[in-house]
Amino acid sequence: MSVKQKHDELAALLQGAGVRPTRQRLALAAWLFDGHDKHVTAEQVHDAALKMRAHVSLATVYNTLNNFTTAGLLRQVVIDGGQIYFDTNTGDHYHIFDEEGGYLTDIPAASVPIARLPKLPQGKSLSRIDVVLRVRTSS
Amino acid sequence: MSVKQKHDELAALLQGAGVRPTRQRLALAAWLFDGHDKHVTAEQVHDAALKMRAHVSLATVYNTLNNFTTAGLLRQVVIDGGQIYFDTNTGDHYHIFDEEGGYLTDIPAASVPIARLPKLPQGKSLSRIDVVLRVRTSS
DNA sequence: ACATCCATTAGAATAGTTCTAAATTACCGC
DNA sequence: GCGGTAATTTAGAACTATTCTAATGGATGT
Repeated sequence: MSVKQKHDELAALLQGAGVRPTRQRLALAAWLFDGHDKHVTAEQVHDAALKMRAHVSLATVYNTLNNFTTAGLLRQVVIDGGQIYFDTNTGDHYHIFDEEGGYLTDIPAASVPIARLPKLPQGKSLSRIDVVLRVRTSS
Repeated sequence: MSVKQKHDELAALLQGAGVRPTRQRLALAAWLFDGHDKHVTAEQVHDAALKMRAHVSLATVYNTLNNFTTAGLLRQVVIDGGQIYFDTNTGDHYHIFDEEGGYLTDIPAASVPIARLPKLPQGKSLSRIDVVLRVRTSS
């Protein structure tokens, strides 16, 4: 695919989500949505942008990640306080968290079948289920 | 139960967990382990200590909550970045999180039966499963 | 091209938590 | 009980991740 084609594709992706395709957003989107699912912090995205010589400020990285999240292009994952991970996989899935390495892996929701749910509080309905399998090196 | 009995009971609880029963730790433990399960932030514990006129600094509240957690008397729950919740229920259970109110409720692990787990990464074993049912007001 | 509105930016501000170093307190053996 | 030692507490500074502010720059529609 040509560089122009890729650019147009990303621009279409952003516009389809109701986000204006600016230079900075396109640069970050190009790296985020390169076909490989990622779990990244704002700092990591910023570093990646610097390596690409894309001149995007940290404030813009935060703005963009938050915009992408509200637009449904990313999902936030919080594991251990401290920092927020942004997940490029917005489909129905859960996570494995390596407590020693501090990194996340996706697992399909179907691999953790939940047979039944408890009654929810009066007037409330389910918005999402988060499942995290915390693992460590076997003893 | 007399005040002295309660004090001795708490001191035994802390010592049993390998934590020295200091005045500050006993004061916080008295409030934390009063028989009602709680999900509290450091700030809330500090406020409670002030209301009890217990003169415990915020730094000590953090130290104590972390000590209690490593000693197995408390469990950390992280939901939304920002702040850490400390859970006085260390048994096998999951959580319901009210996205609007920002508060947590316990649910027994058995109320969310998990039929099967995926294969874990080579050399890793399960340390814990976290399940959070996120709810909001029904539309 | 113009006007409008939205996005970007550096730097300050904020929130939650941890660190530092000095003073206090608990514990242990005598 | 008493003293020595090591652990604990504390105020305040420091730190980290994130958001805010207000000024500049850029995209979009006509």
